[in-house]
Amino acid sequence: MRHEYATKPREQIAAILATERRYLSAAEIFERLEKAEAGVSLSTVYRTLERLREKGVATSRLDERGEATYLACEPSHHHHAICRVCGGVEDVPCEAIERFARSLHDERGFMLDGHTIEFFGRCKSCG
Amino acid sequence: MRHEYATKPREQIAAILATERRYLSAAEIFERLEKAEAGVSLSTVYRTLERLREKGVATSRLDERGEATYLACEPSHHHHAICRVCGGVEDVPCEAIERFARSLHDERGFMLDGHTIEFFGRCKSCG
DNA sequence: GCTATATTTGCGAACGGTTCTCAAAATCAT
DNA sequence: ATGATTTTGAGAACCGTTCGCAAATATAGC
Ligand SMILES: [Zn+2]
Ligand SMILES: [Zn+2]
Ligand SMILES: [Zn+2]
Ligand SMILES: [Zn+2]
Repeated sequence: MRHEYATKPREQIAAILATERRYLSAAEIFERLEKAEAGVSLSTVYRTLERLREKGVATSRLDERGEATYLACEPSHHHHAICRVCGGVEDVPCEAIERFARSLHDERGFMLDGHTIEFFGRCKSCG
Repeated sequence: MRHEYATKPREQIAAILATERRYLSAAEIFERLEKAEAGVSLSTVYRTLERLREKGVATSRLDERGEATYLACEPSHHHHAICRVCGGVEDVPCEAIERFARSLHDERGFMLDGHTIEFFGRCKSCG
């Protein structure tokens, strides 16, 4: 029988992710667990993050240095505006891009089936 | 005195990049140099690629695995459509995004100062 | 050409994030 | 509680990238 065990490490990692509206690296999450003396290993952090991503509960992105970072995020198609100051992430609907995408095919014969977009700047509170 | 030396390794690496309209990793470029028995080291490949990027002659992107890849590319602002089959890259002007960007500020107070976009699909010849 | 000086190179070691291995620990059904 | 199954922690292994440094190369001046 194939079962999923509900464990303390998984709860703790999911909880950290759920309370942050920013992308966090495995190392950052591990640090917080250490401060809380949770006794959770870095390996488990990696495994759990990957698991959350597969379940569609989180997204990941690579930061400038190529380090993987994770964010609790709905699976519906949308994009992110990331604040350069506080790191805060805002969801942004797709709309316009879809239309733009269509013209790619009409004008160049490029059959679009996916895209990634990220916006950068300063959020409302960071001016 | 600060000078730039024109060397064979640099010419060879720039030449490989110039003839490929796809993103190439340092390892791929190194392989080609090995086949040509150019006797160029991997370190030099890394250093030269970084140098070309700084000069604005090439762009880089991280592939799915986080590996850095490079493409000879004009510095003017535009985006890329990448073919999932052949890896070919087509330049795509920005246009619509700029307009969309403006609404981000008007509607949410997000002060946009940059964005990254990548399109994926199949190019004209890959159907 | 040759020499002197500054730059670049190759090699190998070091680095950092991620993945893997595997025995011990935790979870769950009975 | 017992046993089958899943998960975990610790550390080694992995892999792309960066570094350190002596040897090689490119340029400027002669
Ligand atoms: Zn989101
Ligand atoms: Zn902010
Ligand atoms: Zn381009
Ligand atoms: Zn193609």
